[in-house]
Amino acid sequence: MLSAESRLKFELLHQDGAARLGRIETPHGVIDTPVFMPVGTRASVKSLTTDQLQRLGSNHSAPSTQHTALPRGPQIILNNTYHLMLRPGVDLVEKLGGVHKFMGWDRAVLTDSGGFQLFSLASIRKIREEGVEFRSHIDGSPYFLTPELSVQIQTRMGVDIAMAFDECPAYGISHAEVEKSMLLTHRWAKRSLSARSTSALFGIVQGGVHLDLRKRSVEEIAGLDFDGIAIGGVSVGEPKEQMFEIVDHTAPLLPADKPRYLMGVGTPEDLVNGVAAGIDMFDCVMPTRNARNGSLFTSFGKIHIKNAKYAADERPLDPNCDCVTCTTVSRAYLRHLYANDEIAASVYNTIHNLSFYLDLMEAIRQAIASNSYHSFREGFLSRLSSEESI
RNA sequence: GGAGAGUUGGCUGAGUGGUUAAAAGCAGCAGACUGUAAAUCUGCCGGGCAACGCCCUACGGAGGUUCGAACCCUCCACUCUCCA
Repeated sequence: MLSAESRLKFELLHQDGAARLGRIETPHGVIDTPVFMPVGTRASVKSLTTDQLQRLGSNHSAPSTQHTALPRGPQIILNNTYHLMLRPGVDLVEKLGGVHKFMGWDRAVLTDSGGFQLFSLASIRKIREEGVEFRSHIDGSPYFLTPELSVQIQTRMGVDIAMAFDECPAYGISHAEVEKSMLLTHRWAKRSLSARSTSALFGIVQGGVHLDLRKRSVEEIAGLDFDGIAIGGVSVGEPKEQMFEIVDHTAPLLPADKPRYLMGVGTPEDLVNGVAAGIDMFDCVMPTRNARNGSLFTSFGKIHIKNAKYAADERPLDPNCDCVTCTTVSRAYLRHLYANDEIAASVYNTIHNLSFYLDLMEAIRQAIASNSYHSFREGFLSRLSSEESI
């Protein structure tokens, strides 16, 4: 176990082009990178029990550096400060021994600072220099969140990695407005850092779609003593090409000796491209939310399980996947569960989508390790565009 | 046997002279979802076509009144309730 003193240790093991193979050590275990972190906003990865979460994935998704009794499942998940602050509240989580104990999860946890909620809950918050006043989306009661408070809350909940409190600007606002927002994020970054104690803390680069601002933001954030650097403010509505442009431009500017985290991204394709740009960490609600909405990722593209054509389809969802879902039930059964609003539909679908993501990340790691990432990526992207319907 | 109520698109169910191919919900079909206010949201949903418009068919059946009827009248069929 890592001492509280060092908080987090990152090792860059290998590089294939810009793609990086790495290893992060946290007080709750090792994380092999590139990594995808399932989102568990309210200390719950929606529709899964913690036990189911730990058993996710296929046999071949076992992280290469981990050969213990628990070969499956993610090595880290993400929780959210804002949501846990409202319910059940920091005091309670702390009193009950922290988020890990609270949810029965002994691997790493990263929390978002609540910064994203400045964007997603824009209508019920007011931003000031000092911090942000939220109206709870649950009961309308007021809450005030500052950079210091956010980091303190994350620390008190006992997370392995806390995020700096930032402002995630909406897509479509002016260069001047993005710059103003970015400068606020920079000032908040320093204040967040001043509140760091036992949890590792990542800084967040902003700057919207403006490459000059992105560069300035990297210079500022990378100049501070963060334990890792994130690219934020992406996938907020901008065209996909623009997102790749930002990532391709920004990632190489980041320090090589710290983990690089692309926040909120993305589709399987986005992950593959992000890794090629040198990203080490990702998180996204996509696999879990899409699962609940019947949209499933497979090795040959996306499947809408509610489609009539699967009504009598006896095949496994993805014959190339050996997750619990794909090895035990048919597409016809999955469609039936979904069509009838059975809770098991969400469970099976989430198990598969997350397993697919974990498998993909393991395949990515292996490709980097064997110096074949370029061809791996080419093959992956061409398979997606092959329009092979099944 | 008597009295009353009713019959609307796959289902439930609005509508009682024109703006009605007919509200709404459900079902059905398809799509979206990127640091989760999401088990959510959106579109289509009688048929046909040289289809941003036109033509057929349609509100139990058949007639009728009217410029015009799902809506008014007559008869018929069926369903339900109450009284014998």
